Amino acid sequence: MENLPIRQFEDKIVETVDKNPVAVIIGETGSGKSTQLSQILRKRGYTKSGAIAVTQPRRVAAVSVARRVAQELGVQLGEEVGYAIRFEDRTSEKTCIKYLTDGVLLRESLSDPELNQYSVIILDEAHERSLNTDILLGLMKRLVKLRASNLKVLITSATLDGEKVSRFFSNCPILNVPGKLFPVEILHSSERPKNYIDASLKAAVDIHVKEPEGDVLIFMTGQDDIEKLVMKLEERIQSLEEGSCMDAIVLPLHGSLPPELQANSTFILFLQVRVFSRPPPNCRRLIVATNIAETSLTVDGVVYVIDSGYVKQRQYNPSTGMYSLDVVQISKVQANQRAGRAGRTRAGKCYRLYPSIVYHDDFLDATIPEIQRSSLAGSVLYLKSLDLPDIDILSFDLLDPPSSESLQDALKQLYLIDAIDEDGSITSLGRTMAELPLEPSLSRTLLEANECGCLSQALTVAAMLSAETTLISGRSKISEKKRKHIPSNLPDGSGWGDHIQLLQIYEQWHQTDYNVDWCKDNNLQVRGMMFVKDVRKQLAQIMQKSAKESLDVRTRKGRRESQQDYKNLRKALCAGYASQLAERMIRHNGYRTIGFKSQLVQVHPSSVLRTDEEGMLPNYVVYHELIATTRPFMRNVCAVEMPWVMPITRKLEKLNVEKLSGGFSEPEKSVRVENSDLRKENSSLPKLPDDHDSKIQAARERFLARKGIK
DNA sequence: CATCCCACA
Repeated sequence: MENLPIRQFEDKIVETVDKNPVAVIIGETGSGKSTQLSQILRKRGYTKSGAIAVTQPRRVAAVSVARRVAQELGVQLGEEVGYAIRFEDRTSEKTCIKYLTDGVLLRESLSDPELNQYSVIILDEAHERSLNTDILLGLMKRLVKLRASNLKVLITSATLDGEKVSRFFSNCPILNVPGKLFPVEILHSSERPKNYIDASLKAAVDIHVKEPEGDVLIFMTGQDDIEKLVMKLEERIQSLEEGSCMDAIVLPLHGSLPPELQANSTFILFLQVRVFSRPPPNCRRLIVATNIAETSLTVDGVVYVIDSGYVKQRQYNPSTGMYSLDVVQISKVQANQRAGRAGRTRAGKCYRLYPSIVYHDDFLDATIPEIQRSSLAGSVLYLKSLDLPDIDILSFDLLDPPSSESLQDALKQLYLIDAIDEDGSITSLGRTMAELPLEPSLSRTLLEANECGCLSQALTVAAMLSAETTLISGRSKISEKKRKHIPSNLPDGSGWGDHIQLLQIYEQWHQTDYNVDWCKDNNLQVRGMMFVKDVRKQLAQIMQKSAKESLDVRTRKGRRESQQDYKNLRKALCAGYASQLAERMIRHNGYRTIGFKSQLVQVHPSSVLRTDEEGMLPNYVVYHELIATTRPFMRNVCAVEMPWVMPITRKLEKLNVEKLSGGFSEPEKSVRVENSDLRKENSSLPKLPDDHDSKIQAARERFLARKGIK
């Protein structure tokens, strides 16, 4: 550990920290900043007046770095050195170096806004610009003024534009610490390929045939492209002449692979190499990965990187409330991060499938931060609940402020679910909601469910939705076919929709005493279901804490839910999803969204929502998410009743965004949207005439009058 | 009838 580059800068670092409340430390991969900085400051006495907090964007990083530091200091993990991540707090009163995810630090500052237990706060990996890190940066700016005498803040990152952060913190000093990366030779293509899968294939085979040993890492945009390239690579390598080159194995690497296949890829390697009956040193790995290999996973032994220059990115459009998943060009920071993956073990090469002029002229300097690509309802509610007397929430000082459009969207959502009043002040309901680690819509659902007497069911639904992506097992081609042959035994939501189905699934699992094999039989990821169980327990505890009387949060066993239970639950969901409502077209099963700029949308084909005897879907639904793929879809849909919708539409009519944002929205003050070109307008959708809404409403009333309103 | 990049409380 003494030979890590950062150790030579020890005196300089300590001197800078002594003299300044904030400092930026730029340290490349291998500089040792994550493990050494905390130890250096501890040695120099900074833990006498409080603990040192080091935040990480990811759980695994927080755990592994803490483990490493405990080992280096020769102490038991959880004593002097510990970590805190969701569901797991391994710290004690003795802990003076604490690694935590930035989400956990945000939660801590909810109960102690001044974070008085810490003498030093280090925000690590700030260049990744996660939503939570950005909010922490804003909070730190305020905190260093408030606690000028007894708090030190360090912002550390790899390739971050240090000048920008320094300017944000009134020109604080920047220290550069060299990394331990080996040189990487960058090779650009002369032009952009027409087909980047084929170009990657050619580049990979060229390397394999011509270059000395060393693994190859290929960056693709998604699972589909990865599977295609893996197949083509295997074909080509099979056809290579025997003995003309070393053996190779091709490995896919993406998020929806079961974790046991991901984390321990050497294990698969071992199995496959045995099948090849060749000794490992003479075998090259070709790893075809998404951007998971950019930061989250490091693969040792990579010497060659092939970079397509693209990435799949999720963005939120605040005017329509719709998410889209787009393939976009990477930024310069990302391109360099990818190249750096070739220089971890020895000098490497990076093949960029684009000309250097594209890199210089077309690529953005840095990736658009998450805070400018997401819905901000949760973050705005969080900041409002902090009650910072000296801070106006809408001009809250952030490194890259979101657009005023995005802030107004957040306020509108919060108003519709009663988290803030018409002046934009947080309500007592809103305060309770902010305590829950959920999206505001689901927090609101829980509170309403508590009133409706269906809290237990709502807890289950909220927990299931929190784990949604990790629930279903990887969709391999084989299991896809199997699923069509064997009809699923899972419940169908009784026709009411996907939320009810999620409830029924969990209840069935509960009936089996949380049986692991039951999950496997039903193609549900065991880890995902265990996560749901943990989340549910945590939510129940928080609800119980904020309630005066004792709440019934138990999952009922051996008792089937009645239609009345479902009705209560649907009613609670309607209150929570007040800003995520849609109304069916009169003649067909398409919907239009209410509240946002009206969008024509459809129920996602994977939904279990059923039609009535006339083949029609419910008049009104709430949805968990709008996502534009091939078309705009509502995902996770639940039927609601018109009487529940009426108060919401009345509230929408009263809505005054100016008032909500406290006069913030004068046009000259609004922040320019830098990434507007990335947002897809749904120009393919027909334009609605101005009087469309009233026409629809009149027609609907006539229609319902004929049918007889229930 | 359609498939989603990566994280986090």
